[in-house]
Amino acid sequence: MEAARPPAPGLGCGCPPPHAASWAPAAVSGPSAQRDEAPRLRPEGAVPIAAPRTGPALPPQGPAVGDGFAGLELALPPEARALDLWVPGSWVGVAPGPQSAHIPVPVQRSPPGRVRLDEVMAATALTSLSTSPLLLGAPAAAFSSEPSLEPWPENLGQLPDSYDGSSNHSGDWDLASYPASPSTPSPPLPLEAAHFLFGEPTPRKRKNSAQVMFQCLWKSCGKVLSSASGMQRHIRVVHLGRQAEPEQSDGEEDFYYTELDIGVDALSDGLSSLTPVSPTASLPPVFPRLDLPEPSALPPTPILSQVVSGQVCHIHSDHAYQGCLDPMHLEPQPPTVRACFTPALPSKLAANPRKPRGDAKKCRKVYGMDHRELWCMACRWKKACQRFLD
DNA sequence: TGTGCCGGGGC
DNA sequence: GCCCCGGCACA
Repeated sequence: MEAARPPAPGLGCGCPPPHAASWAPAAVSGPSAQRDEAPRLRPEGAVPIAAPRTGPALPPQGPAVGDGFAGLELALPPEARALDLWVPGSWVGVAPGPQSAHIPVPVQRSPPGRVRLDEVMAATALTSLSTSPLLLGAPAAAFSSEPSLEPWPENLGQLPDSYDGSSNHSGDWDLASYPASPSTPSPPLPLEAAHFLFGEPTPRKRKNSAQVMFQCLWKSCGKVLSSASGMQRHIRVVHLGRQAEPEQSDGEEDFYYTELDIGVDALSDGLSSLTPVSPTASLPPVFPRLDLPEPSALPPTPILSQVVSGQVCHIHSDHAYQGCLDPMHLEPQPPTVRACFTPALPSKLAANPRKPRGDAKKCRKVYGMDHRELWCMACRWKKACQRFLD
């Protein structure tokens, strides 16, 4: 009778223990898992972090955020970069560091017949890069075919300065100057930091089996382009009703597009996206610029690119960052991870249906098992004693 | 491990 | 409703 009975659920909420699925190291497969989630969670409720300052352009969904600069700045704690690891764009393209590794990749993997497209992409990326002040100063080694983990310590070192929050860095926006690139919707990737956060060995660069495309997230659009710059141009012209040339942009622009991995790893990435990710495991222990009441989980969020004064910066509309923004303009979208994670903590405290055991002796104690006939009916029935009430 | 008793089932 | 018991939490 007693054999092999599954453990009782106990007082829990039915959710797996917090350390189980959502916290299991295996579940949190590190940066790779996170970065691969992003593109697959279609940001239906993409919340822009910054609203266009001048134009009528509004985000395709969700309310606009009033203070774009504040949002942007806040959206860029160093941790943000680590969180961006899951963004495919961070591995692709043009951003220094890990991203740079992608540029030669197409050439390496592409058969002669496909070189053209890849070359176009690479050229586009490089062209976009050429406009980035920071990238102009980036070491050429970053564009070497081999990854990219090494050439960027200095950039990593710049992070704290960029996020000390002491100023908005007017005119020289750190976000823009940071190894983000115009052609990738993701901020730079301090891989070392991410690896440190995740306690994992440095992952290899993005699998070159994936072809990255860019899909417009504006409503009823879904246009897919092969280059971020092209996507930005598309959004600027089609959705924002602006001139095609970014130079003519008079201020900030929001670009809502995401990256799509088209490759053999797409399927596995999609599966990995189902893996819940522990919020705290993803969040860095220190959030200098954020004093959120509760650190949001890190669901993959749509990629948001913003052009500020001609410089394109890519950020995530991550909830963690949104917490720094005006809550009135934000749509908190509790990640599904939290749905189970959050209640797990107080369940032990809140769920205590049983009243505390009284000190009074009960029939069992008073009369003993041998005189069960003397027990009250409740005690006989294994109910709360009615004779020796507490 | 013993105790109190909740929850549920059989009648 | 009465009676019983599995099973859990607590001391």
